This record gives sequence, C-alpha cells and structure tokens, in this order.
Amino acid sequence: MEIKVKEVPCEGHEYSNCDKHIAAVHDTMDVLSGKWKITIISLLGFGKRRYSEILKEVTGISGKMLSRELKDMEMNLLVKRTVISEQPISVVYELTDYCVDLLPVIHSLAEWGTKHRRCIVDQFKQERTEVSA
Amino acid sequence: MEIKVKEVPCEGHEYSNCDKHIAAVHDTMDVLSGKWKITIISLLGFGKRRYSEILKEVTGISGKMLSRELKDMEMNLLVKRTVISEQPISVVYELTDYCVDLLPVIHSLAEWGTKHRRCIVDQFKQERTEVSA
DNA sequence: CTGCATCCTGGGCGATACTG
DNA sequence: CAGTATCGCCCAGGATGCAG
Repeated sequence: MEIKVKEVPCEGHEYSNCDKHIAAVHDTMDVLSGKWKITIISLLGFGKRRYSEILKEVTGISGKMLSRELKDMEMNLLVKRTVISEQPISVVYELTDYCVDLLPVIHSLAEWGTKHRRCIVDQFKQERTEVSA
Repeated sequence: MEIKVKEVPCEGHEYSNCDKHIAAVHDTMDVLSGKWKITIISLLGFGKRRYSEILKEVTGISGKMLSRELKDMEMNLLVKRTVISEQPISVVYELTDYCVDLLPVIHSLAEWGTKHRRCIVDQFKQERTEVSA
C-alpha cells in the first residue's frame, strides 16, 4: 500500500485522511480479490461445509485454488477451519463472526452492481435505437 | 460472469438470487479493479482535473495507464470528459453524478478495511506476546 | 480426503518513444 | 498537451501429479 495522492486543496473531505482512506479501500479489495472468495463466502453463508463439498458446489474451482483461497481467508480471520479426526479425515470450514461484518459491505457492492448492469444495458439499447432512428 | 454455485439448502437468504448476487458483486469489483481507479476517483472527488494534473497528482501512474483507466471509467459512466479547445488543447475530467452513488460503497469498503487492518495488527502483536511468554 | 509442488499461459501493468 | 504503439516483465490462476 504505497499509493499516494499528492497534496491538493480540500473540498468536502479532509485531505490528511485521504491516503489512509484509499489504502483502507485497497485493503478490503485485497481481502475480497481473486476469482473465488466472494463465491466461497456466499456459499459458506448457507452454513458450514467440508473441503470436498465446497469443491463440488463452487463450480469451476480447482483444488489448488480452493486450498489457497481458504488458507488466505483463514489468515484474514474470515473462516474457521476445523479438522474432524474420522477415517477418512475431513475438514470443515465456516464463516467467523468477524466475517459477518463483511456481509453488509458485500451487499452494498451487490446493490450498486445490479443497478450498474441495468444502467449499462439501458445505455447500450439507447445507442442502438439512436442508430436505427 | 459465468460463476455459479450449485443448488444448496437455504439458511437465511434465497438461493434463487444467489448467482445474480455474486455476479453483481463481481460487476462492482470489476469497475473498481486495478491499481488506480480508486485513487483517481478519490482525487476527482476534490473537483475536476485536467489530464496532466491527474498525471502529476496521482504519484506513480504512467500516461498509458491513466489514459486507459480514464477511458474505461468513461465507458462505465463514472467520469465525464470535456475537451477544451484552447491552444494548447486540454481535457478535463470530472465525476458524474452517477459516480457519486458509488462513494458510499467505497466508504463502506474503507471502514471495513480500516477495522480489518487494526484487527490483523492486533492479532500479530498478540502472537508475539504469546511467544515471549 | 485434504492439500501442496510444478509447469504454463493470459493479462495487468510499467517504460519508452512517437503522433496530432 | 493529450493520447497511442511497442516491448516486455510479472503474477494470478488453470492443469496435472504427488504426499500425508
């Protein structure tokens, strides 16, 4: 996080917090980045799952990526890993309470995304009618 | 956006909306993705800027990337591009009203990111004291 | 079953030079 | 001044195989 904006006159928000603000946004983006984390969080939102269950239910993900993402998410305290010592051994993952704080943020992303898709589609349609007119 | 989660029993939210929800989140992430968009939006939050001004104030960005990001953001209706026919020619960019809807979302990302950084740092400190104890 | 190591490819991003 | 073109690096992520 070495991204910086040079000093500029303030209109609306405090500059002194600006760099930190930007860094904080990137922190969250990093936690959610990659192709699979959102999907995994959404799936685990339905309840705890075993590794192999996640592998089946998240269509398209490879074993390597799932391991990597889960380890990453565990380090970020988003999921709890529990080893069940049966034969054969199994491991269950579940969302932490901490991760629940993230859900409203994800919802706000989803809301804007939904609106945005409509907006872009409408613009596309409008351009087509203008051409045909 | 072909990411899918297979049917699973619902606990809490409706499954039928789940795929769309995930796709919508990714839509927003795509719009904000890359190394520079957040920074550019934040800068333009202070007011309109010329291309060369942005180039100077966003430290580290190259001309190529700035052109590319601005073009991308213009397609996504986030910025408005205005050519001023002076000599030498200049171009000013400003946030659209539409982009303003995105600011609360960005703020929520920043809030969680700030908290998360504290959380991870605290965990790190705690692990160190446990080792020394 | 769970998870890591290896190899490989596409795309994000940087540096530099060039055009209107 | 505002961009584009070319080159090239690096790394996220896919495929496959191995280990505990």
